[in-house]
Amino acid sequence: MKTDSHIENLADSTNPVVRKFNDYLDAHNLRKTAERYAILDRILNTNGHFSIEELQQMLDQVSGFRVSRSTVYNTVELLIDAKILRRHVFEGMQAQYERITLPHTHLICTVCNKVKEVKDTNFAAFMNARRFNAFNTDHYSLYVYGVCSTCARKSKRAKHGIKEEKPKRQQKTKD
Amino acid sequence: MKTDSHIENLADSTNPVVRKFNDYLDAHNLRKTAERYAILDRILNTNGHFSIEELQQMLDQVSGFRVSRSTVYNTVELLIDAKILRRHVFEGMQAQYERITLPHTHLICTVCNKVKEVKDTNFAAFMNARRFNAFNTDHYSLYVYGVCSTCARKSKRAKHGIKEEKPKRQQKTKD
DNA sequence: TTTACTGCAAATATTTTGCAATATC
DNA sequence: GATATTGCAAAATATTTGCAGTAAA
Repeated sequence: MKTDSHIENLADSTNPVVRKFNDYLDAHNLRKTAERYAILDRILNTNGHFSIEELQQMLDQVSGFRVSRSTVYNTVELLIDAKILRRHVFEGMQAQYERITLPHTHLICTVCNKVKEVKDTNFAAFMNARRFNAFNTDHYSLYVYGVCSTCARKSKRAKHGIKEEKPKRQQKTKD
Repeated sequence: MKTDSHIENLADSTNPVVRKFNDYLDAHNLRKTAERYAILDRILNTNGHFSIEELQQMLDQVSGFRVSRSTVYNTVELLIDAKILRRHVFEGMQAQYERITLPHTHLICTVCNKVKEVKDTNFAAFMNARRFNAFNTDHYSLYVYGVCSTCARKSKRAKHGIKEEKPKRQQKTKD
């Protein structure tokens, strides 16, 4: 194991999410590697959504911990299985990951591709009460597509002469 | 144009969806090709979800109309833009397409990967009334993940000795 | 006749896998 | 010491693109 006191401390953390991951690893006879905790640590310190690409970059540049792509994929898979992470695939974008927190609705701007989370108590209450016939619900995702206010404003301006292009698929950002 | 009376008739159809596509093509100065109508025709005669792969196979085997992969992708893109088709990416599966009809909820079984659509009047009413601050909603998707009754039954049996494997990613079905 | 479309093959992008070296338990 | 994990490179999968020939308008 690469020696990194910060990471080593993490594995002993009282942070409930870290405990959850510990338990998950124990229960599945998986090993507590520095890479896995470095990845969890980064995720715990990140708000909102990120792609695999971005996660690896953040690890490298923010955490200063270089992890191979395969390991990022591998660990993300574990975190999903451990119900710590969730994977979302929004229209026109590559897969996005986010930490599982309180249920929330995703607003996805189809112009700029920005994703915003909104708390939605009414919807959560609605879903809590909702039962589907012969189906045992585990979790759910509500994706709402539309145009955010920023893009609406820009498009209004565009009508007066300034053009704006809709981004195509996300570009690869390789080192 | 390949001569195919069925397809040619389609372009003149009174079917509102075909009209919609006609209008879309006209409005964007796009051409009315046999391939495009063959694809639309197949979609109109298919219920539920399908992947690009499956669409191409159905075209080949059911419609008897061979279309290149690029053209399938291209046309599907147009149909999405024309608001005739919708693309869904459910957890653990390749992209699925379906014709836009009435809003419905998707129940996705995380064991067998089967997707079921359910009408949900209450939810539709809820969403119709729902406004998000500074966001202009175009459409939305609700994905509910869980275990379907068939898989629940199988898993109960498994506890008594019969094992069942969760399918990994969808296998490519190349000719 | 002009220009959009198709099919092919090659290029990209994304994710998975085999394997040797290494670290965890 | 036994074996799970890592990183790398290669393979598999999924999607896009360039281009020459073809067809729609």
